[in-house]
Amino acid sequence: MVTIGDVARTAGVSRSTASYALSGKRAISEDVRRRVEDAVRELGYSPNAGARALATSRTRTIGLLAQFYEDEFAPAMLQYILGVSDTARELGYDILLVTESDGRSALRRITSTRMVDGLVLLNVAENDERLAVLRAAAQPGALVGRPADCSGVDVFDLDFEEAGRLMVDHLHELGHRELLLVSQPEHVVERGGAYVWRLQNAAIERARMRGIRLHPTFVPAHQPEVGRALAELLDAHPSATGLLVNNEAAAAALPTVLHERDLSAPTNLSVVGRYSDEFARTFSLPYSSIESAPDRLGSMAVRALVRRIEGQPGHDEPHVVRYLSPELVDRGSTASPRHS
Amino acid sequence: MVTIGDVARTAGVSRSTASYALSGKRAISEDVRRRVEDAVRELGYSPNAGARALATSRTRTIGLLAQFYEDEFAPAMLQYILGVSDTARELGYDILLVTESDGRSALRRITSTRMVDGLVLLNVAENDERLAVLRAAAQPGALVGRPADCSGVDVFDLDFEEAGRLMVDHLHELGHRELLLVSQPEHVVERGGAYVWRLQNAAIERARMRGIRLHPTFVPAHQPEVGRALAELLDAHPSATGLLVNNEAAAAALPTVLHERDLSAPTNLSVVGRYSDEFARTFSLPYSSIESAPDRLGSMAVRALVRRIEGQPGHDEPHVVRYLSPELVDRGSTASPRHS
DNA sequence: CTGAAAGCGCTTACAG
DNA sequence: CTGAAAGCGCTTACAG
Repeated sequence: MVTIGDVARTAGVSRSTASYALSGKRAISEDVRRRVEDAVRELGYSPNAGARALATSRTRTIGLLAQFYEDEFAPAMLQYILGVSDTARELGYDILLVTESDGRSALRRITSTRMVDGLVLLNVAENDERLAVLRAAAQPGALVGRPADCSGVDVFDLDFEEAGRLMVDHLHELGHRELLLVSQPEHVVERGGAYVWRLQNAAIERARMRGIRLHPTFVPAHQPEVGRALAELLDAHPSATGLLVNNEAAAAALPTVLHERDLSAPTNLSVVGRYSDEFARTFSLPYSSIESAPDRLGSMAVRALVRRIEGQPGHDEPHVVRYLSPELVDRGSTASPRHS
Repeated sequence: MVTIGDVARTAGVSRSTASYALSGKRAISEDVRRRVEDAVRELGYSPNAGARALATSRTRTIGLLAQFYEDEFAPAMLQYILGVSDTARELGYDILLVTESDGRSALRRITSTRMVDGLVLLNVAENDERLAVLRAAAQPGALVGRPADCSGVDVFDLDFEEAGRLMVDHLHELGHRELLLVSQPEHVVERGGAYVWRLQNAAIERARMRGIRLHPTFVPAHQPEVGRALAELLDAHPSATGLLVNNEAAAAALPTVLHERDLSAPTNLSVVGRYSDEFARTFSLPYSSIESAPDRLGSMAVRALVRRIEGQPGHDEPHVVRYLSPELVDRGSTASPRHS
């Protein structure tokens, strides 16, 4: 293994000079700088990450905690991971990916051993068990998803309340007066998936305000149960003219369900989902949707985290809680209800 | 930060004794061992990963190189990642996830800085550019996907040739004499996605041998092009009675396409895909398929890699190339063709 | 069974 | 502008 000592010898300087020449942390004569760079190239030198981490207390690695639950739709999670990973790399960080089901012990392991400079937690629940561990850790953390207690961390989430209102208002303006709302399965709620009830409660409240009948339901996240549940729902409420879908698996299953019943959007039913454009393209979903922006949220979390990692130790910025304003992407699946 | 020095002082022993008591690498008196363990608990000590890596030249981290191409179906990739991640953790390793589009420079970076003890490459192409970098690295590598040159690495892949033969034979036995084969888009082939042509060539060869007419096609991996291409294909060959699908996006799109044409499997058409059971459940695909076993392949790659990382330096095992025998999972989508 | 010491490969005050 | 030295927190021969 070629070390900085080898580089120094080849360049005819001391190790400290070689180090400074590479880091640029002090003035170096042009001549020496060139000799060091030549030596680096000639020997194919790369600094040893472990040694550097030991000397600087920085690993330039971010821990990414993802959780894959049986009752959620895995493909939707992937996009958050990629959003985080791409931005981290752009900022010069690598990603330590942790997918263990026991997030607390995983978090304890990678923070206490100082494998990472900071943490991004995905899919954060209302009372997320991982947060106590994160707050006790020496490294800063950023969340995607809003917990009850946001203290000590930076938090990024879609504004699900506003999303619920936006969905209802959009269909209200078109003249709809009876709507169905399909949420994630109840397990997700029990586990503390706050985005489910935040969107739902806001939609219910807004519907009441607008004089709209809204029927909320929880629908499974796996086939074939999803399809059956959707079919039953449509049967139970034949007079409903609009469908709001806050459940990726249900959105993915919907085209088949509608087709089987000879329904199409927006002719027979107006449909608004809540998922990303990437998701829509992957699954060919023709429904207008609230953009969930997983890449943007992941990216925002990483940027905030890196700012905190690299900020001056004394000068602590206050923690932030940022909600992304929902935007409706029009894919033509809504219209005024047919006169019946 | 609490160090092993603090532990030693608290336990009233030397640092080396504390270290040995924790590693168990030499005999330690019962009394000392207990005092050290108590001190660890009391102080909440965890070894610093960077320092340990520097001292041992081991990071207990595996680099995972994933590539996400526009023309492939991202959700299918996720399962390989989870297979690798879960097995790595089981064996005591963490995962450094790299998703950069420039795999070569990523590989160079994480190997030359010694961030990882070994590498797993996913989605390996016929003449994969990353392999030269991997072979030049000090760390061992394991591949999922078979390149032209397998030297110097351990290779794991589904036996796609056998998969092609199995698909054809299965339908031949049921009495089919004209089949359609849907492959990944041609881009994948141009990029060196050998599994596409390996399955296809073997299927063509076997069909010829059995006296079957086989129509091979490349189909896009994104909607709505996939659906259109499938529809055209069915139109162009109305007499075909069986459909082989080596393209996840096409498989996911197929239910809608068949439904729109009032076709169903196996009544009007026998269908065999090539994807994992997990994939089938996520997308509710009712078609029998060759199990692609992403979790098993990922797991095998990691196990081989760890064996090589932890093996005695002198005693080099020969490298392996292992093909997983394809198995057909029967989901009832094939039958004898209707008499027409 | 235990300890003192060297060494892993960096970075960064300290001194000139 | 440059160098000698200390130190980051471990592990592991070496010595007893």
